[in-house]
Amino acid sequence: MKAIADRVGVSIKSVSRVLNGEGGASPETANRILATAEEMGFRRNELARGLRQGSRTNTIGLVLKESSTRFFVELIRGIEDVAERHELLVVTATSRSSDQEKATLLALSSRRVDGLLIVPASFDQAYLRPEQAAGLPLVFIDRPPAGIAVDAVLSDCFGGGYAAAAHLMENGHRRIGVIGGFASAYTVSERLRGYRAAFETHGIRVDRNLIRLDTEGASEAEAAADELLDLADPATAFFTLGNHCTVGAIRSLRARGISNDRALVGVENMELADMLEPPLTVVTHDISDMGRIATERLLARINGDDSTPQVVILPTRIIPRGSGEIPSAR
Amino acid sequence: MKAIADRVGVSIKSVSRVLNGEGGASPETANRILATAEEMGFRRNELARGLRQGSRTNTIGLVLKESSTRFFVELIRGIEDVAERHELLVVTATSRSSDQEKATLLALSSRRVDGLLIVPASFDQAYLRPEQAAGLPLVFIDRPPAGIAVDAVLSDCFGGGYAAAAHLMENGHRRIGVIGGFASAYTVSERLRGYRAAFETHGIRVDRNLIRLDTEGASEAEAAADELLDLADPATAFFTLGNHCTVGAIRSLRARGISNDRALVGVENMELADMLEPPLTVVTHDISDMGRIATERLLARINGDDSTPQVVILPTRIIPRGSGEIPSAR
DNA sequence: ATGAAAGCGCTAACAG
DNA sequence: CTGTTAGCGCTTTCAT
Repeated sequence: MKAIADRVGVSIKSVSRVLNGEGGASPETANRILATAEEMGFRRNELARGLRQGSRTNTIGLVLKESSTRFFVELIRGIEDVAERHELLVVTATSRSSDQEKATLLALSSRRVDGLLIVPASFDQAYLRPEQAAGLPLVFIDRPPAGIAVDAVLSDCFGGGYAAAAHLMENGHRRIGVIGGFASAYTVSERLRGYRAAFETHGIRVDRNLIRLDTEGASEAEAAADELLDLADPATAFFTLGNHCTVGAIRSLRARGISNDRALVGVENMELADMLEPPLTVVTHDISDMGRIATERLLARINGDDSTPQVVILPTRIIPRGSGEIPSAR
Repeated sequence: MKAIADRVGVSIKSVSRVLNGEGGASPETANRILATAEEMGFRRNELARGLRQGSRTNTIGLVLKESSTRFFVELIRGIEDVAERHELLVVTATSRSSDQEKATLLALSSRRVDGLLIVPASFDQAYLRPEQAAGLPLVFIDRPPAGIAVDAVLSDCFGGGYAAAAHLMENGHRRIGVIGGFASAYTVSERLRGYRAAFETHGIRVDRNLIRLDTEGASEAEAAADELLDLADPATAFFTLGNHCTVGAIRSLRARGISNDRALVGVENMELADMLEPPLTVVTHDISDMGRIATERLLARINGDDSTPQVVILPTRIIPRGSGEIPSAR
């Protein structure tokens, strides 16, 4: 701005005024300033501006673990829907591990984003207390916070697990194998809880031999599926609690040529899921909505809402496409 | 820092020194400062720091259009690989339109990222000249810059198009339908050029009735595939230039029950592509590598490299999985 | 309608 | 080993 002021021959304050559209400048001066700014390719230094304005940056951060691609894209879509209307920049930073998640969050906090949306991968976010104490608004997405009380927007994984199991039971299944990832993850444990609840409701005992958790990667999941199919009293259906589990189960069924003889319900939509043979039945929810709602919550906080933190739980639904409607052979 | 200095009873400069590990402080003072900082949950204000240090933020920006999910995730992986080693924060901002792309880029520029990685969707980036003139390093990914001379890391779409067509010809195909998106997109036009070159090499005339571009969305692509199958002299194979085109082609073939009678080669990997029936053959390249190389280029620029802008072109390769190896019936 | 001065939180440069 | 001063580029406040 200094440079522009010098060139035009006015004070730096006049430049600031014009460039911010504050008014109170003669049209003539204003035009000269605007023209010169344009010509010089001026970009206001938002660092300085933010600093002066109490470290407000008109930027919100999104932190999540690089993983489910579909989730990623749909979530961002929802967030941008809202942020765009409020002229906020959304910056996304990914993490790969819990340690990195922490580092990434602190990096964004240091850069003074106005608020943070977090899809946590770590199991304790107590380290965020200072940010919270400093008044940085935080909203968790998809998984609840631990070690700290903040807003969260989740999906009804319990209900999803219940619905998936009940759906399979309706098609005659009693031996429903479960393949999941990290057992202590919220989404996994809740879905499993829902699965168990469905069995209870139907007066069927859960056979814990049918539950295989902590699989990492598709090949481990495939091995788990193989085991479940090789039991003396084998699984007639699968409920897979993560994309890599779904892929593993499909591979296992494929290899045996029994894709059309065993039922399969996955979670979350995947690209091409409806192009499989049989098309994949999933239990899912509207991820973009989750992003929108979380962002609106965050904006409310940024604008001073200091009510008690709340948890919003969004409904899940089954999308029957074929694989989940295969009846039990027995 | 002021608050810490007051609490500990030292000067603000000592705090700065300790917190930055500059050395030159008694262990005793240092410890007290560190302890107090910890206790107060201090986070250095990177806005102020950046401002003082000539607007250096240790942050690089990535701007791309929300679209291909797989691309998204793999690219970020490569970028983070490099950025992490250099302790840079990578912030990703997505855009939906050319206008928004511009706004997003300028928003990041104003926030003084140290460099920008760009997967451009717009067709002219001349508006970035001021950033370039101001010394902001820019590296384009996947598509070449227009209206500005900067580094770019691309994939060999021409070679990919050539390879796809040649591969199909090896399996006896002469009637190879092409379904593509926006015809003026670099990736589309280059792949098409490669396709034409393959025909020329093989001494076959290209039938322009077999080329359907500018499809938007899977249903338009499906309609295009239908048309190609309904020609008097119909297509015996498809080469699809984008994910939505691939999906459209698959749907069309499915609906007619001829998935195993017509060959199909897509571009870029998709989740579950190997689980389809038949598994999808694609021509692709290492997207993470593209991210890594681009980021290294950007870092070199950030560190002062001012050589002539260069374009790096990465090789593509065919991944034969089945759908592309179906022979021509004729 | 315009400008001067102060200061946001930090670090560079220089003293002691 | 520690402190003082100045200033990054902008906005706020108060004058004019």
